[in-house]
Amino acid sequence: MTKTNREQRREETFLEIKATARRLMAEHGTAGLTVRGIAKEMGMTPPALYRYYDRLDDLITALITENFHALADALESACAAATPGRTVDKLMAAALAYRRWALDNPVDFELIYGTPIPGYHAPQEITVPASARTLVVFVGLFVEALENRECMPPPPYDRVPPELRSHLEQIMRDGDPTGSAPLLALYLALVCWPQIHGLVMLELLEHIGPVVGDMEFFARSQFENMGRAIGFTI
Amino acid sequence: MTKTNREQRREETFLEIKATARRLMAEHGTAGLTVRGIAKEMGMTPPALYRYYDRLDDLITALITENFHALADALESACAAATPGRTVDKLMAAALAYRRWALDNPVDFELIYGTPIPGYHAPQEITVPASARTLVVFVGLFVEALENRECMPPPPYDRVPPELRSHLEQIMRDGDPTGSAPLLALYLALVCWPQIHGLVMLELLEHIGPVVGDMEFFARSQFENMGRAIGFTI
DNA sequence: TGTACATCAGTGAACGCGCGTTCACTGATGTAC
DNA sequence: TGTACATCAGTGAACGCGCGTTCACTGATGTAC
Repeated sequence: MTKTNREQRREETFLEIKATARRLMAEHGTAGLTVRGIAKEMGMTPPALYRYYDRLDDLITALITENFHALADALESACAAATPGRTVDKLMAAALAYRRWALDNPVDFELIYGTPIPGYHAPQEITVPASARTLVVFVGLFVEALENRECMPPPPYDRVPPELRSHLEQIMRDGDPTGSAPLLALYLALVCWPQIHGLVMLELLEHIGPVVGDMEFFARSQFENMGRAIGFTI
Repeated sequence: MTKTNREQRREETFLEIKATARRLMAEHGTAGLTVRGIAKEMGMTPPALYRYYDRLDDLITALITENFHALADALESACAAATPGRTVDKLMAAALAYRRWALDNPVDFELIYGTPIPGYHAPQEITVPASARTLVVFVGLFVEALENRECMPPPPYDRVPPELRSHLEQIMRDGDPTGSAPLLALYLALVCWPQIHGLVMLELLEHIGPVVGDMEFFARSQFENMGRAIGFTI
């Protein structure tokens, strides 16, 4: 079942549209994401794009899901590159990769974690699973660390607060039918993620960098403190 | 020096413009902030607004600075309402007030801490001092807590990392010529703020709430854990 | 107190702009016999 | 292999829209004598 030229060119055009959209957004912010702008940049007329996406919103949705996946891929690659068996190194690598990806792809990060584009409404059934992958990476790390006894959480991180228990169990059941992963791993991921995210978000929008000075160092040390707090030996 | 009717009505119109802008933004997001929209809502013609603001950007700047002040005021009020002498209660109150203000005024919060409005560029000399007030509240709390020995930070929070020292000293000198506040207070504020901010930002944009379930409880317990980590007794 | 003048809030028309999207079409690519 | 037909990527013109901002103006409010 070999592809016709037409099919092949169609795929390439899909890629080119998305790449152009990204480039325009990188240059002009999310406001750069316009049908006419992309068409112009590609040397096409605007209506031509409607052969590929029925509405501008569909293109935005495609970009958002791709961004979520790209971020999660970056985290996974960073983990994979860390010393095997040293889960704490993987956690640090993942946290630093989260920051790195955001700083290297600021508009892509804003597109998924910033204020939504005016008028755009994400189709949750498409967007949410992609979004979840980030958290899943962290949960995976904690599952591994807890199993291997690399992470020995001191109170209050040694158990899931009863107030959250049933809801987290529900989430675990929905995401992973075997339910084998320890609930505590999910809880610890939920403890760490906002800390990483907050630092990155404040740095990205330039609210904290000017005060701190050396953000690279500060982020690294904060991530290490976070790791220690939940029971890693660093 | 009594005000003429004209002066009085002018002041009222300024207030009405900002209130209308806020209402439109609350309804339609930051995209609701348009000269024409505000004018229509106020029963005026668009050019009339140029008697009050030379450019739309000036109105945005006014709203942003007011929002920063409103948030800082909310934090200060919350602190003032806490038990005197219990600085840890003030810190918890401030953290919860940060969350509360964001949830109660989502668009106002997005305006100051979210992705900037496309095409708008903030005049830093106006925006930054207002922005700084939030951090200043937290610094003040830590100054008080350290002085009173209410906060006894364990390592690694017991001293400012040497890598940040000189820059933080500079910041302190610029902000407060007497330089009386301990540097550690600023450092601890910089440790706490991103943690609070990250949780609030993820909740506000609905990335974490659905997973956690009871965000109210989770936020409170995370803030307490944060307080304990840096040496408060809760 | 009354009048002439100055100030200035607000109007109405218009500017040029870029936006998403539609529609009937052309002409190249691919398919069936 | 050659021809008739079907598919479909892309065009060009147009739609209605809302935007920020300008300009010359009107008419009410305030001031000076």
